[in-house]
Amino acid sequence: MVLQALADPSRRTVLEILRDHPATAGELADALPIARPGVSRHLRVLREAGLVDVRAEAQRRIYSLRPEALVEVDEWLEGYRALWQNRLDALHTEIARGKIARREKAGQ
Amino acid sequence: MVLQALADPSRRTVLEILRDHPATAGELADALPIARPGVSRHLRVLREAGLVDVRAEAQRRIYSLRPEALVEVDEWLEGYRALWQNRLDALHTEIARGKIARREKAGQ
DNA sequence: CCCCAACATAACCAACCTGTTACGTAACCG
DNA sequence: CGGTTACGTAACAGGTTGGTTATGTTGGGG
Repeated sequence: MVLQALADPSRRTVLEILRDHPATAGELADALPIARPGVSRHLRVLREAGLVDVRAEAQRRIYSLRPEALVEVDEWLEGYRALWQNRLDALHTEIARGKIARREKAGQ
Repeated sequence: MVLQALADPSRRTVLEILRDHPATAGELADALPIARPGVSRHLRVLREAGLVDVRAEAQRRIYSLRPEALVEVDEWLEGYRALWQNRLDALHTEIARGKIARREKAGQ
């Protein structure tokens, strides 16, 4: 569900704003190139994914980031992290060892 | 684009299989509850996102994971990792404090 | 050779976004 | 109070998605 929520750029923008400070729905809407009701629904998706919190303050709704929800993504990534790190290590080794030789060969 | 590709469960299953070993399109299709052409298109999405590689071997297409593409996700997460770690630290502190209190209580 | 196996692409369809405008509602403000 | 502000939800339009069946295409094996 979280990865699904993160797939949309508008929603990622919202998270980026909330990373710096909580904001009202109106402030978030002003920061996005879409109309208010669209933002409202994005906020609902984020809320249902556990990525944001809402708190009512008079007629304002103050949204704030709930970064713990991202742990799920981090844990998913964990199962792959070793792999790309190995690959990058291998690449670096490869570069260090053969870059010049291969370049000369390829350049013929 | 990568996050978009990761949003679909079938595609995540494909990645999970490829994490262990490369596989042909047919093997991947057998592992999924959907028909072959659907898998073909998922594979295309994954390829376009840079998440998998294909290599032709006779009439087989051998797909393999390209974990470097996940670095992008990791880097995106990086901007949030500190936040949830702080939150978790606070939680742990809280727990540790509560534990002590409870221990003292129990010890009375 | 011919045919089958392994795959991709095409064409199609239902379902689901993502945006819109229109409307409803709760709380403050004059 | 009555209006306005700050939202949310409803209803709707379109494009995209995720699945399907049908139709190539390419390479190998009998």
